[in-house]
Amino acid sequence: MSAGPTPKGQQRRAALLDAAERVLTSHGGSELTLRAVAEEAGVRLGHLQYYFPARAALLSALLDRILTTSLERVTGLTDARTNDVGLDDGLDALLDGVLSDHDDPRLVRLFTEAWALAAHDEEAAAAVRAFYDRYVAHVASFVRDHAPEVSAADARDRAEVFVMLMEGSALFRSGITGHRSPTADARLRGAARALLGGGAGT
Amino acid sequence: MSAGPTPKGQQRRAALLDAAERVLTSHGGSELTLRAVAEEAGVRLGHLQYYFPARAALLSALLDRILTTSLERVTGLTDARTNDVGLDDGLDALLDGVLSDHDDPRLVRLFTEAWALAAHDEEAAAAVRAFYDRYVAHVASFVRDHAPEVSAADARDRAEVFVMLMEGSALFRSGITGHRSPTADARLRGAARALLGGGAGT
DNA sequence: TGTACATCAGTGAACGCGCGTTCACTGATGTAC
DNA sequence: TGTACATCAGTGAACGCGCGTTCACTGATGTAC
Repeated sequence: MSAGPTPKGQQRRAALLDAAERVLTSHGGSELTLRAVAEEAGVRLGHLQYYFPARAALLSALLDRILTTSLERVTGLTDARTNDVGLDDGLDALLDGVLSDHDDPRLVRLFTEAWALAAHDEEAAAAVRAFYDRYVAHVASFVRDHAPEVSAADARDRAEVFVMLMEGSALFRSGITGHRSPTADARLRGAARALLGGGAGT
Repeated sequence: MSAGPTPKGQQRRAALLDAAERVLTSHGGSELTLRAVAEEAGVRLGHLQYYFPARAALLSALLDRILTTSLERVTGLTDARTNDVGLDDGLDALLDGVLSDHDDPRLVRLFTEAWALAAHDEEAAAAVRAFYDRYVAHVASFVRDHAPEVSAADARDRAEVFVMLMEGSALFRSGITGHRSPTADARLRGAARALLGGGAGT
């Protein structure tokens, strides 16, 4: 493995991925060149290649880190408050967390790039699908923790539509397709509550 | 203007955009090269440049055509049935139309590329925002045509959240973030009906 | 504690390639008189 | 109807550039004895 086991190596590697992330969010995937990343990180091109022997390795590591970080965030939002707060409070906390994450256009930009990449790179596509699979599963668990009477299949469907709604809203919040609006936020939250919080009604 | 007024010129131009669209959907934005488009269209590189003097002109024309076509589709779905069917039937037709469009992964791919492009190209960003502005406005008109008691502002909020839900669902239907599921479809339709069809309840 | 050596970290120059763009050119089509 | 000419449509070769990759190299750090 090129990363090596040393702490310094791990740290450098993370710093290079930080630089790549900054280049990606500020200039887009087509301008994510090894030279740009090296310059952003303050190292020479040859050194970047010491950690990531090929551009594909850098891209793959970057995507993995983005998805892992986001999944940990979701896990924290759905699991941490289980059983010690009511459904309404838990749902509000989940919505607050997801929506405030999506207020950062850089994060949303990372996801639009990931979607575009996944559309024509099978390895990236598998990673992205695995991420959403787990994302939906976590939200479904959250639903069943608070409403055990909902079937597993139904909880998953509700969770999936909830995630659809969140990803669509991210596009608007980030300014790509629209802009933030407090009154639309209220509608969004109402729809999310109806999906996750309501009884078994279709 | 490089397109010229002749019918043949218009036809050629459209054929070149068709080729560019095929390259974009099958290989992604980073591989949308002038040489690839020329080969796909069966013309020489120099000839492609006769119609689109720069790559940016091709990209811009392609994005315009994609958004214009999609908006016409939305217009057809929201306007055509106004006043001659009830709300439920009209809503069903709208949902059927949007969801069946999103069953074509190529169309969704065009949009993920457009979102990614908009994130770091101001001209593209303006075109994309204008598209969603009109998309939301059309859906809001649809709501008010069938439920005049809903205020303009509220109709717009409802429409915006509806569009969020549709764009999020497109990601799942296209296979990028998930897959189609009839039971999740039922939930999705239920949520859409609650948004557009229900009374004034928050 | 000191020396030898392997591995890790980082440099610098060069490569072949595909890219967008430029430009001079030829043939086809329309238009004026 | 015929001729001259401008414009439209399409070709082909060449350009400079930035790209990812390769590779030989040097210095720093750890490890064995």
